[in-house]
Amino acid sequence: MTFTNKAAKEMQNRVSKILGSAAIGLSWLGTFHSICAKLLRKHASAVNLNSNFTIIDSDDQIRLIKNICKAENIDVKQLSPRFILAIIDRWKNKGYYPPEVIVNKKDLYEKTILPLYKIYQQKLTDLNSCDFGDLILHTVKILEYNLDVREIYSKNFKYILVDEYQDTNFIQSKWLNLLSEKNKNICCVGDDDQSIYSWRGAEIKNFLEFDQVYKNTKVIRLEQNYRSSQNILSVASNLIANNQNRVGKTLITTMEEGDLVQLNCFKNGKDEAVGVSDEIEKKIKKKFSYNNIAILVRAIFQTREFEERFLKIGMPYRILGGTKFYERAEIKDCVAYLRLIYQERDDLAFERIINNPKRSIGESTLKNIHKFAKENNLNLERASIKMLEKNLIKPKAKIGLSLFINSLNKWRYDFKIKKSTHVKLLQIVLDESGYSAMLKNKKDLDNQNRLENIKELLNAMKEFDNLENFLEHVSLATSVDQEWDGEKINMMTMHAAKGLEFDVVFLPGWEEGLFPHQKSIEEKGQKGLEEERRLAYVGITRAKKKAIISFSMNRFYQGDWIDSMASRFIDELPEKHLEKNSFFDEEINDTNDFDFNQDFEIEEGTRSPGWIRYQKRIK
DNA sequence: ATGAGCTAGCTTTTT
DNA sequence: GCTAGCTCAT
Repeated sequence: MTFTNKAAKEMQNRVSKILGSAAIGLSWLGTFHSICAKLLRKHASAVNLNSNFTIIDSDDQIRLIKNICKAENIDVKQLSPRFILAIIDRWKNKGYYPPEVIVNKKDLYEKTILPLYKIYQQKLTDLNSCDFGDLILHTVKILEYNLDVREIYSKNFKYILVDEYQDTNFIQSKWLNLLSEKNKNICCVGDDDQSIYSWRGAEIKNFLEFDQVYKNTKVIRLEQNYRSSQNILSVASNLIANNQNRVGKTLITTMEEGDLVQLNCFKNGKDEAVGVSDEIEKKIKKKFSYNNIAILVRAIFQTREFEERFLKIGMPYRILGGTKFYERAEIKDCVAYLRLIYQERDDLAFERIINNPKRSIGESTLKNIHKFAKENNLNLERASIKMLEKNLIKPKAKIGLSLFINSLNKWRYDFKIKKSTHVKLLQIVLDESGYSAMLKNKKDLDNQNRLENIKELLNAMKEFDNLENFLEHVSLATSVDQEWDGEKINMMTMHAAKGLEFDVVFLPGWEEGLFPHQKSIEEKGQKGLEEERRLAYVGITRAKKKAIISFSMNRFYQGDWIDSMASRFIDELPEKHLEKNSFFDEEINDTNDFDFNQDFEIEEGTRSPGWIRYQKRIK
């Protein structure tokens, strides 16, 4: 069991290599979500779902919640759908179906949201859909309530191995607990200093209290590091030592001392990007391949500055994360067509494409269909058919709607009776729906790109045996499992870099507010800060040979120039393992060492010495 | 029904 | 700087 698809793939490869041809049946090696999805499809009826249920993404979740809020007269400006979903997700991670939620009476939000959760869950069942949380929650409930099912799986899984155990949440650990019930052979690997997913419900106590839950546990401490040089390890260890809440460990490495960790100061974000690219161009690239270089950031938007710079000088790069391929509008449209053909109860897909391309079916028509569907307990497609029969659709919309419904039937015929492959099916759909024509008619660069993306999608689909497998992949795929071929510099968030390693790691943007992130501290105080520090620890320890940390005094953010000051984490780095450079003002000095000397309390309004110097200079 | 034009709010991290 | 969501003219 792993957390990310990337890690799962890596493990598949390694295990296959060891087992050789015996590596068949690795189907139970995967992420929590993919394995649960597999189990759930087998036993879907136990939670009132069809085995062809749709897995919806956060976009669909938000649309669904918005619809519910509208119906329930809840102002989404007062109570944002994201917030509602966050609370619902929290409940799901704790293993509560709506009736099991115990509302904190003092919490006004929870009191309002619980009824919404109930409706939301009912809607999902009606749509024959699951959200991410359901994949695990439903599976656990099935195992809990159906002893026979539980018996089968807990008997058959003789050994269970789990990676990154520190990031499991309650429901995941519960699941493992049920699965390991019979054989009690469970091996979990983790590092409390690398727990960075508390915002997703991860509970470090699963890791810390493992030996209390599972009797006769053997604890094996792994303190030998095979990855990083001594200097890198010292910097990381010193930093993480500032956390109060940790088990504590002394890492030793077999690697040599290596280069000092670099700490660079820049004037602004642009300079920082230039500085990083210069460093790569002048020094790094001679010794290391691009694939072994990574730029790890706190928030994905930070990659933009680097992207611009790298495009300008023609340096190859890849960005892992951000807008994922399957999240692009045109791709989601294609997938929505396929989803609806595959599963007629998928109202969210229906809504997305009913008027895309334009079929003169507007808001009011859609509203009527919704109303009719609700009154007669039908899905949107069935409701439309009934309304057409009863002549309840306005003339103009009627033409478009009949066309749409007829097309759907034809496509299902192509798929089910004529057995067109899923690739062929999408080609037919794009052609006959007028979607391709719509893009071809508007000849700008954007649409050109969209067509290219669709071509890429068609290509990607070929790798899957059937529509079912493809749709499952789409819902569970994430950014990190895209292409890794070619020689390119890697850019991603530190979260996404978990479990990966590179020879050279750049860690830009170490500024107060950005890293540690303001929101994190605002929302979770000291705990949030410690998690940010663990994130920094994860970032640094991705490096094998060189780590280069940097910050800038000024940054363009959300359309404004913001003055910034060095991150408090920078004060926590041990001087003797550092090499400090200022690229602050090239005219005055280029490589002179500068003194941070930040032994002062950081409070609101205080500025770093660098910032103060900067202010003096510009005066 | 549709599209242009405007404004408010926003980005932390992801299966 | 970007976009979802709103208003207004057609």
